[in-house]
Amino acid sequence: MAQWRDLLARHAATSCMLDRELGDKCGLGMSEFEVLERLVEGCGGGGQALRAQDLAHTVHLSQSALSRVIARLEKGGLVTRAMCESDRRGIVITLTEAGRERYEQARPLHREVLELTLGAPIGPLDDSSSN
Amino acid sequence: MAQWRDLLARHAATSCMLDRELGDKCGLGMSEFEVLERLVEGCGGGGQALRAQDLAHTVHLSQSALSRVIARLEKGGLVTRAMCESDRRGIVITLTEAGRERYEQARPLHREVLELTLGAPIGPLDDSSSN
DNA sequence: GGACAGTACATGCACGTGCATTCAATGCAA
DNA sequence: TTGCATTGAATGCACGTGCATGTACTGTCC
Repeated sequence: MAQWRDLLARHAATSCMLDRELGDKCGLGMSEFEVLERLVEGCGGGGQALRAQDLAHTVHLSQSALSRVIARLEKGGLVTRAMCESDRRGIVITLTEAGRERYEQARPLHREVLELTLGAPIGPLDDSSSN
Repeated sequence: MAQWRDLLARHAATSCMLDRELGDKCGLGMSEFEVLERLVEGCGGGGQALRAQDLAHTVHLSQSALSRVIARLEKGGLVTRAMCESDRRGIVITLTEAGRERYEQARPLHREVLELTLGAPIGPLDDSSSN
C-alpha cells in the first residue's frame, strides 16, 4: 500500500517533469522518446528498423496509441514507415538521421530528470501542481 | 534507468488493471477511488469533509482535473459540494453514505489488484495489451 | 480454387487530463 | 472607502489515449 503510493508519487513527479522538459526543449513527448529509444537500442549500428508490433511489446501503449505515436514521429521526419516485405500487413519503422540526432539531444535531459526524481531518497520534491 | 523501466512497467500494469476492474465492477475510475479514499481517511468517523485544495495536495491531479473528478462523484451521489463558510471561495467536499458504501465495496478489489501486480517479484504478468 | 478465422495496422469516437483563462471572494494598501 | 494583487475553483480548448471497428493481408481447411 505504502509501496503503491510511493510508486504513484514517483511516477507522477517523474513523468510530469519529463513530459514538460522533453516537450519544451525537444518537442518530444514521453511516448515519442520511449519509441525512439527502443529504435536506437533495437539495432546496434546501421539500419534501425523494427516492426511496429515489436515496439508494442516493450512500450506500454495500446496498439492504436503506438500507431499514432509513429505517425507523429513520421510527420516530424524522425522515422519512416515502410511496408514489410515478408508480411505485407506489417510495417517497418526506420530511424532517420534526424531522429537519431533528436534522441541524442534529448537523452541527457531525460537522464537528468530521472536522477533528480528517482535519486531522491523519499520525500519527493516539488511535484508542483500536478500529474 | 532499470529502476525507471521497472517503475513504468509496474505502474502501467497496475493502473491499467485497476482502472479496468474498478470501472467494470464499481463504476469508478482510479482517480475517483483515490479521492474517496482520501475522504474516508481524512476524517475518522463522522463528517467526512475536506477542502478541495487539501485533496489537490495528496492526489496527483491538476486542480482542473480534481474539480472534474469531484463533479463526477457529486453527479453520482457519492459526495456533496458545499460552500466553505470561513472562506467562501473554497468548497467543502462531504462523503455521502452511498459514497462510503461504494468505497467499502471497491476497496477489497483495489487491494487485490495491488497484491497481484506489486507482489509479483519481477517479471510482471500479462500486461495484456496496453497502458 | 474458395471460404473463413486470425493477424497487423489504421481510424472514428468518447473520455480524462493539463493549460490557459475566467469569475468570485479575500486580503492588503492607499 | 476604493483599488489592486492574490487565491480557490470552474470552464473552454487541445491533446493523447483506449476501445471498438474497419481494412488489408496471411494461413488453414474444405
